[in-house]
Amino acid sequence: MDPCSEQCPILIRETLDLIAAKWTVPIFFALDAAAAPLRYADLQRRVGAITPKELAKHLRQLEAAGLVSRQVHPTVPPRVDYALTELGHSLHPSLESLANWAARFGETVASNRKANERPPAVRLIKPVYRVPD
Amino acid sequence: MDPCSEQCPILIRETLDLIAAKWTVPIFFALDAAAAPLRYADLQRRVGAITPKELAKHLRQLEAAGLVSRQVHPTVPPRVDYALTELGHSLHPSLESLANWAARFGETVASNRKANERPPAVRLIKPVYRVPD
DNA sequence: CGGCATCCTCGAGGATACTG
DNA sequence: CAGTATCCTCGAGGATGCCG
Repeated sequence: MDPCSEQCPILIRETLDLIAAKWTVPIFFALDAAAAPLRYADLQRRVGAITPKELAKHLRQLEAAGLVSRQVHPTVPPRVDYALTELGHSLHPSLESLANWAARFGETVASNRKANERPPAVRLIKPVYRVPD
Repeated sequence: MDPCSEQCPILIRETLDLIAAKWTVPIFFALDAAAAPLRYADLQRRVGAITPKELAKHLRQLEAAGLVSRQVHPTVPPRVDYALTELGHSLHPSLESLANWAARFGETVASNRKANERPPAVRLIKPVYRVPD
């Protein structure tokens, strides 16, 4: 019943540390949307404003976790292909669920937070928040 | 189709920043499992090794986002009740999905990462990883 | 009881430059 | 092309102590 019993919290933490890293979700959806494996530079272009260092770092972590595969072609010039593994793909439903929640309520959350910015020392009034739909 | 088009990534980021904060998930499931609102100290006891400062900080953020309600009873001694709002409850399916993924594959990920610790300077061999089931 | 104020550490992540 | 190497900033989060 309770999904958070025993040592389970540690596993959730580990999972969140993976997917909440700044560039994990963009990388994931870039690889997921692609039909074939993506080359490093290709991936960088699709992910956006990521630096080479951060892209490499994130890919190493995802690779170590087994979510992403890395295939090196010993050619000149070098070529490295990245793709989601089966384990990586298995994250799709969960991430999609989160993405859908964000699409539905993200704006609401953002405006709530904006409305409750910087409690000016003392909180005399209850914070306002609204629930859409 | 693509859950990550346009400005959507920003909303996902915002959502992840909320739920990936160190104590958000424990707090969420503590409140979710409780039938009635929980008092501050009660919550602290159920969440575990959290310090008062961090508990308060997380609760302020969740409250500002509209996921958690905070009701102050002007009594002596003071009493403050916390509960999930409707918006907070709407996160349940997504978090449950993540928790289930963690329960299924968390061990695998953990052992994968352990097996690929500290690449000793140069990577000559492909990292090992296994997929269960 | 339910916090807030302070001090501190530590690592994620950005900027920039260089390389096999 | 596909990365490493270095330097730096900044804020999350822990420890401790005090307060209305």
